Amino acid sequence: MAKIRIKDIAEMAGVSVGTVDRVIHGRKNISKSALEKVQKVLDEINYVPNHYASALASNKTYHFAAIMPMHEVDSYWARVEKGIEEGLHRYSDFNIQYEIFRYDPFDSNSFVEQARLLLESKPFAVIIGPIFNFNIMKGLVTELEEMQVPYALIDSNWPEFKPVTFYGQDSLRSGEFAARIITMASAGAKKIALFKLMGEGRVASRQQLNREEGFRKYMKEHSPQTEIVDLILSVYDKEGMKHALKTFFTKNSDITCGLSFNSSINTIANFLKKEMPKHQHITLLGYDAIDANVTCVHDGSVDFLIAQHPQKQGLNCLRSMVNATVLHMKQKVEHYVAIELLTKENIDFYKD
Amino acid sequence: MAKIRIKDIAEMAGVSVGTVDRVIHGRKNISKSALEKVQKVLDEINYVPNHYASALASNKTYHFAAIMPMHEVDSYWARVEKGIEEGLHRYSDFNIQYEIFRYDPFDSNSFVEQARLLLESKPFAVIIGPIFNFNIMKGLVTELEEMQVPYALIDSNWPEFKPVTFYGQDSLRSGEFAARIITMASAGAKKIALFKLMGEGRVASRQQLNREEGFRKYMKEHSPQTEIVDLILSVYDKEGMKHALKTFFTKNSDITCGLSFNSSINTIANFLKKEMPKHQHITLLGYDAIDANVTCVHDGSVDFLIAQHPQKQGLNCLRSMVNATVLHMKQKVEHYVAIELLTKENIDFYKD
DNA sequence: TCAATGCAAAGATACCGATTTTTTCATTTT
DNA sequence: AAAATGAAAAAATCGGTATCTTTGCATTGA
Repeated sequence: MAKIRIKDIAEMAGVSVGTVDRVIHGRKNISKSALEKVQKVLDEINYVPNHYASALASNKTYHFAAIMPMHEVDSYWARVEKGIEEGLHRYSDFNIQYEIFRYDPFDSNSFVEQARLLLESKPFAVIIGPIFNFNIMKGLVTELEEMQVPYALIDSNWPEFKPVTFYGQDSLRSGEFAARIITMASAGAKKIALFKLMGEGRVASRQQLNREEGFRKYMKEHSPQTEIVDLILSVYDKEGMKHALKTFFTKNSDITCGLSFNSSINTIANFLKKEMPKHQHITLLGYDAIDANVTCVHDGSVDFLIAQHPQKQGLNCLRSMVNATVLHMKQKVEHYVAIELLTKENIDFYKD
Repeated sequence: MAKIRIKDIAEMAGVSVGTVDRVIHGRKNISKSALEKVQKVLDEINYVPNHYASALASNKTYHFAAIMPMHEVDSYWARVEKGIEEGLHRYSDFNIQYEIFRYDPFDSNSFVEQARLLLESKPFAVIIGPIFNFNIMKGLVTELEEMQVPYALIDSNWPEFKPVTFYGQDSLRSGEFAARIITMASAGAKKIALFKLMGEGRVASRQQLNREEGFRKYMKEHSPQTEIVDLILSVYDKEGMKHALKTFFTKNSDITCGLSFNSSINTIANFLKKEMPKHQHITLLGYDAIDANVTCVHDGSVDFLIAQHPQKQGLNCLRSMVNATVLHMKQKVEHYVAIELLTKENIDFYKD
């Protein structure tokens, strides 16, 4: 059974292809009789358009825009962006233009300002990164909905939003998972170190807070006797950090494991290798398969990483967007990203 | 900068579009001078064809074929096939026909016979599942290479083969990973039960053997004092199996953990729940996120599953094949599938 | 020597399946 | 009766592919 084309439908209904196109897309200037004739044929057959031919014929230029947190190289959001760019490259046959607006995730005004610029750029479709404040997010979403601009959400969604697609991660669950792995790995440990490395972002991201919440929840339920020892460090003050870590490990010489909810666990691992080589092995768990962390997993100084495929997320998000808006294909909306555990044994197979 | 079309190149080189097309595809009947003129332009610009327009214009029907092990519902290969079918659906805009040839994985003659039928069907491109015997596989591959038929490999590859794409898993590493997880989870256990459930396949698949090899290798290196207790069971003899398990757990009352290298760990979990409800918790690890296993992870009777995304593998393999042969896009050849650990905390995010 | 033939080279064009613009024709309206 | 309007057919187009046709040149035979 060969595929049915618009031309075939036109013949069956005894009208021209133009008329069929008008009916299919609900455009105006159709007589009731023509509409009925075409509709009858459409009801009988199962017409699936050739999406690629359709995109080719419409010969449009699409202006995509994204609004996303500012970032350093190789950070989470840098890699989401990289995935989006990979997707743009893959779909370069369609005429897609792309503009990105970056905001300071700790400054609502910055988001508002960038959102204004984004709207001024009259985008055809938008990808939105997370902002803590619901009302501010809501402001942008409402405007887009009014302008009938489709949007994709990465990382935060609310039931009242109607995105074309949503890619997110359940950071609470991810924290629980981290707790399970670390307790298992350090069987019977009485103390777990929780390293909080504060970098450029003066406060922890919502993701990090959720991970910690999930972690503490699991610990309370499954291992309430274990003591969680916090250590707050600033990456800016290298000497201060070194000193603080030395003091910490001397004071807590019975510590056998630790974790961090952002990508900076390699800092701890490298400190231990360099400054305290004779210290007993400390089981470390961290987040994100950035190069510095992967190196530490290979040499055994970090035991576990939890990865959430930011680049794949970016790529998939863009692909969903293209499929939905350029190719008019139906899409699944909610996509929860896998929480993956990486160790020396399987990390080589993790490709973002 | 708008995209450069064949028409633009023709104008620049002062020839017709037909000539440009001939040069690009290395067809015959081109004069040296025309070739030089076009080549000069091509060297200067970076021409990227519109792959979708190309596929549309060539208006071909593609006969894809696959040769794969016979299987029961929901088994590994059933899900690979499901992924392939999902891919076919996704690419239904291209005129792709599909035929599958299933062989008995324990009977080389069956493979040879199906391969013959496959070759007789004059396929445009082929997806090949694994067969233990290299020479038999080699026979098919050689014939395909002679006929210039592109092929994709799933699961087994050899350096001398030149597939369009390869999707595989490192089962040895996967076994090592299993060993690490189970030793960690059952800290200090002196015995580990290794359940070998033999089903329809009278012998274990190569994958299973490799997993076991990796497992034993890790145990020898990292925990040589741990005893590995094998228990061979046949799924056909339900009563016999029940009896054997009862005897086993009574005799080895100090066993606290066990694993299986195929998808049947749920059998053990369900036995323990039903027949020995008062027995202390036994940490179980198994393979493949089939429904029966996922249920056991949810209720806590199975602690870990190692998953390898068969459906995704099938889908990606088909996608690579379509991209390479129908759309003439460059593809990465080697794809090693991620080894993923599933627990109660993250299994809900695992979608094949 | 020159028309007839053959053949390679390259231009012109129809086509893929859709969209979009233009043209045609039948009704209304003024 | 001329102008305006609406519906639907016809045709051009998107970026390539493939076929058909024409062109130019070398070879052949009268």
